[in-house]
Amino acid sequence: MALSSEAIVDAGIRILDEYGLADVSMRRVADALGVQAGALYYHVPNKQSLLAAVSDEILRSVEVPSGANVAEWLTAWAGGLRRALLAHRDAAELVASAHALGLGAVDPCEGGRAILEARGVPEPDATMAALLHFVLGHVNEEQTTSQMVALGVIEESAHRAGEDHFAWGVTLLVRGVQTQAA
Amino acid sequence: MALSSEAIVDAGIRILDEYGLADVSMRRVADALGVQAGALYYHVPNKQSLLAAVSDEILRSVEVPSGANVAEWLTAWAGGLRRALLAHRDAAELVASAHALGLGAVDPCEGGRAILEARGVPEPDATMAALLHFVLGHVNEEQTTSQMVALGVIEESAHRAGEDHFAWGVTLLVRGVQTQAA
DNA sequence: ACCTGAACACCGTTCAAGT
DNA sequence: ACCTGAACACCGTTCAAGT
Repeated sequence: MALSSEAIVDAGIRILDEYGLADVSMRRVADALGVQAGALYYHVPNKQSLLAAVSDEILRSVEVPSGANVAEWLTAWAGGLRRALLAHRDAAELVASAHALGLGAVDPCEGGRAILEARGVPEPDATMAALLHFVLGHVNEEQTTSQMVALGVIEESAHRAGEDHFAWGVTLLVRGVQTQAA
Repeated sequence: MALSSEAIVDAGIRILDEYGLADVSMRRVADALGVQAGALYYHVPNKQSLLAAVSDEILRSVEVPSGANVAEWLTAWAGGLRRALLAHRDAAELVASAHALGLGAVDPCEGGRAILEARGVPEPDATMAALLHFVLGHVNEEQTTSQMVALGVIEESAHRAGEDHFAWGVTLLVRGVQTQAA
């Protein structure tokens, strides 16, 4: 079977899930495909773009909510994004850095911006960006602390607060969207 | 002059400011101090704790607002944190990862939690965490795009939207804090 | 106590050479 | 067209040996 960028991205996701982001190296991916590291550069320009492709793959798995009102839609979107990120080890860190660097073809805020604009909500761009930053930052912390718990470095009590804190942050932002300016 | 953990952290900050987080390696820090890389391990346990110490140093430079009401205090705090981060290259990424990993002795949310609790605002912990995640995520994006602008990869227009988007995100969260639950 | 020198096990990336 | 082999310039960390 010949090498392809799809196969390379798939191997990257497998290594990400099993060993974490730090172990997704060009050499490890090449090993998993039974090939020399240099061979990857025939199908992928560099490591950054490989990671961006993995990030895109994860973002494609986010379910688009079929929302009634804006508040419910945003809440469902944030929850769906969180679930998609929690499905892959270190996904929040990976997606956050790929997004900050402007790499990645998939824009997770696209649908949300359109809905906010259609309902006449002000600043759809900045609003979705704020929600995205909160979700990525929160899930990143969730994923690193859950790894600490797995390693026995931290107690599990700190871990359980994660879901409640997430819901509260989403509530604050959604309330802000619903509230008129003073 | 003998080596010390303070001198090592200072050298780390200088390299961070001049060359960015990717160039803060144990070997580069050692070079800047005219010493072998292995010598650092006599004063610092590993690279992670060195980066955490640099993160702490940056967080210590955040000015504590002398706020009137809660909304003004939170807005001033977010702005002050942003300014402190913008003062050092890649600071948001550095502080975010140090914070997510639970390293670092300085807790940037400490003062805010106390104030929220004193005013009877619910969920001070989750509220400050939400604000912190937004600020770190936003400034991280600001700093990476400003580097893209410096490299000529991106146009400057995208950069100028940063400050407005930041103010809007803070507004949403502060409105959420002020609004009663439904 | 504090630092050097050298090693170990890795990196990302490039590129002539093979098929 | 696609991949190997080998190299280049790096990493973090350890540790005997020196002073």
